[in-house]
Amino acid sequence: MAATRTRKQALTDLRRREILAAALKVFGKKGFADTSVDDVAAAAKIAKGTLYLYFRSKEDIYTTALQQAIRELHTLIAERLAATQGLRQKLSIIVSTRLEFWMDQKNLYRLIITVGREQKHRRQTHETLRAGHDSFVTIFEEAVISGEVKPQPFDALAWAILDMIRGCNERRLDNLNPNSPQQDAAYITSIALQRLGIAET
Amino acid sequence: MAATRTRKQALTDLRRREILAAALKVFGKKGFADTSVDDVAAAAKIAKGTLYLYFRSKEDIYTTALQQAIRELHTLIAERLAATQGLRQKLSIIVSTRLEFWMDQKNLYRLIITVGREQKHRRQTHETLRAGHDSFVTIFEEAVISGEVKPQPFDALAWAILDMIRGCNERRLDNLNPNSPQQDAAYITSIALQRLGIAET
Amino acid sequence: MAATRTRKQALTDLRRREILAAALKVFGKKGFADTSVDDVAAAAKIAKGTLYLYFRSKEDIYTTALQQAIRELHTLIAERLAATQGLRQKLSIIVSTRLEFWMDQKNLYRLIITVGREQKHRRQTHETLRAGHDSFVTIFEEAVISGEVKPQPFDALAWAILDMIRGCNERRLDNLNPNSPQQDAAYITSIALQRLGIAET
Amino acid sequence: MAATRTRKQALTDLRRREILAAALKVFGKKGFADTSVDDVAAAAKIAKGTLYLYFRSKEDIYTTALQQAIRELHTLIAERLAATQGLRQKLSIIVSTRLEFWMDQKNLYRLIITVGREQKHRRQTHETLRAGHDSFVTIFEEAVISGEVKPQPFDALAWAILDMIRGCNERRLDNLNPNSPQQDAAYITSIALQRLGIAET
DNA sequence: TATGAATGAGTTTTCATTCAT
DNA sequence: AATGAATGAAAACTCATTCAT
Repeated sequence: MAATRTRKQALTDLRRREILAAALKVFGKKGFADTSVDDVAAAAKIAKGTLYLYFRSKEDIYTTALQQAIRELHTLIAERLAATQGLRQKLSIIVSTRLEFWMDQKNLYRLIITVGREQKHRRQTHETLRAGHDSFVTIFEEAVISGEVKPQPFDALAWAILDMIRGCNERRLDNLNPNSPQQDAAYITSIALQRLGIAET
Repeated sequence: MAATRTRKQALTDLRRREILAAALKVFGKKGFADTSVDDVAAAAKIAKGTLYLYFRSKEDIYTTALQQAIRELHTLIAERLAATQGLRQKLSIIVSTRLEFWMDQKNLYRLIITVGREQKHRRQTHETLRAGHDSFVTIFEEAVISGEVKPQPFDALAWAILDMIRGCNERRLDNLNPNSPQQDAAYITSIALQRLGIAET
Repeated sequence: MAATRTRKQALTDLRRREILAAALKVFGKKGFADTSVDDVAAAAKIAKGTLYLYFRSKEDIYTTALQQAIRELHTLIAERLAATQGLRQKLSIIVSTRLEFWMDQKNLYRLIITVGREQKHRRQTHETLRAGHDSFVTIFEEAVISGEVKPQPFDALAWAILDMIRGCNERRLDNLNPNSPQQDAAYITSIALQRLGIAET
Repeated sequence: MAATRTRKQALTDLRRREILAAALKVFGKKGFADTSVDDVAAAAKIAKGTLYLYFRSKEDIYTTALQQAIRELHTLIAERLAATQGLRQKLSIIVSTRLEFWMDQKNLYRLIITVGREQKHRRQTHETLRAGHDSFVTIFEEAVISGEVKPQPFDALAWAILDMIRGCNERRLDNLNPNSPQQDAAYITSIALQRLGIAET
């Protein structure tokens, strides 16, 4: 019985994933508001009604995609961070992961920077941003404890790093950014380290 | 005759300004997409039809507000820059103006960061960003000529400054930024100067 | 006092005529429904409000133009008929007048064949048509009395003549009719006389 | 699969027909311009949105009805003409078909004589008229070949016949025509034959 | 008398969601 | 589970008419 449950669940998850992928493709192309549920269904090659078996609403598609991606991103960062020592390396990994990750999720990223900024998603967006900010502050504070950097306010720097990452990501979306994620990461990390008073190698 | 012309024009301009102000208020509150033309008219305390005497479409309200604001911003920067000498001061003025300006235009700023990022406004947004970017590169290159800084690539830094300014502005919108525009300006300028290899005073 | 009255009246009439002329021009070009009151006012070079000083409504412009034209047509026919003797000549005059008249009133004619056929103008249109029909029957009956034609039913022929006149007029509107009104008149009259059993000269 | 296709198609066609019928009823009653899409939907007892599943626009309803009817009329005439010999009979059949047909399509006919005469439908209307005209000229020319009538210009007569048919049809719409289509046909045919120089039987 | 800014009811059309099959 | 026809609320926009100046 439990097995059946699980198998069914798995199937449902698969279907949701397929629909999500198709939805993000069209949302990315035309924007959330300008994409109809018909468009999404057509892209996913299912009937409109079927879509509602897997998602409560058009908005739900967005929300789900966002949460899923954020979770994946955090997992990815955590994994890569696991075997890492030292501020320099940790910082480099977080920054580059945050740059590389979205390169494979351009459509979703496009969604986030539009829909995510609407008033009704304020709270959700804030939480996400705050989490990103905190992760930087955390590794800075760990570096203080380990004696790598002097105690100092980290708030502004953490936000600045996020801002620069975001800028690079957005410009890459529209082909305004000729650099690779790795190059961007190197630049941003370098600024951060300089600010923290750590000489570059 | 010319006077009449002018008076009428002035009245129309005033009306447009009033409507714009009201529109931005509601757009800011509920977002562009979620605000109906009825809402705007109600906020401006005029009939829906009247609105269309002053703006061609809902979109036109956004476009007009944006262009007007950008023009004002550029004028303001130009004015303040007129009597300024030296990279340090110039940089400081541009950054702080770009921070202060939007503090008084929060509603419009909110619009820009949502509507402006939609696919259909890509081009317009790019031009605006590019102009901002170029203004920074220009003062850097002037500083090279005057011998204040060594020749170096300025592209990445210019974008980084814009990114940080934007981040501060957006956070201020949602009360996530406790600093004053002046404090933000000081921080961003300081990072930039450090990067350019100029010791702080 | 009476003089003033009259002078004022005359002025008003002149104004109405001017507006009517302008209105018919635009109505003819775009059709009644697709022409806005703004268009009419612009064509008449007056303000929209002024128009309502001379006409109760957009519809009133149409109605007035129609009635005026019909009155003129009837007057014209009556005048030309006054000095005429004999069925052949009378018929010829009515037919050709009804063909020539509208050639100078193409715009109004265009209006009549669209607006006039709408359900709400049914009655008015019927009366006009009936009057036209009756005028033919009358001269036929006079011809019976004068012994020019044998007694017979005239109803169908009267309608047929009107139908043919209308057809020629409408086709001329759209340049589908290469003939002159006189040629058309000759043809129609000839058919009618043949039908009445009168050999052509 | 093909069967399913066909069944679905058939259902859609049925629905379209139902809506068309309802639409023509209200259009006929109030006129095209004065009928709202709401009215049509109400008459068809469907939701407004449903209407747009079957027709692209309000105008599309008119266009579709018109084209369908014209096609039916031509088919009908062609069928009846198939087993017919001789000018007299052919003429009689075309005329009476053109009279009888619209008696069952009064509402559509009402539409055509208003909407069809608007400037924007000029071309479409002309083509239809021209086709009618040509069909008469064709049978006249066939009659020349068979020796039934002498060579002569047929243009004016063809138009005249169409004009008379139209007049009878329109008058019947408004109960101004007490005759039956057959009586009208007899009269019109008789005039035509007389004009062509063929003695009546 | 003349103006034209203001009105708001009315229009067509769209589209997220439901539900009978 | 899957479908897609049907829904109807809501949207943007128009325009004949009014009325304060």
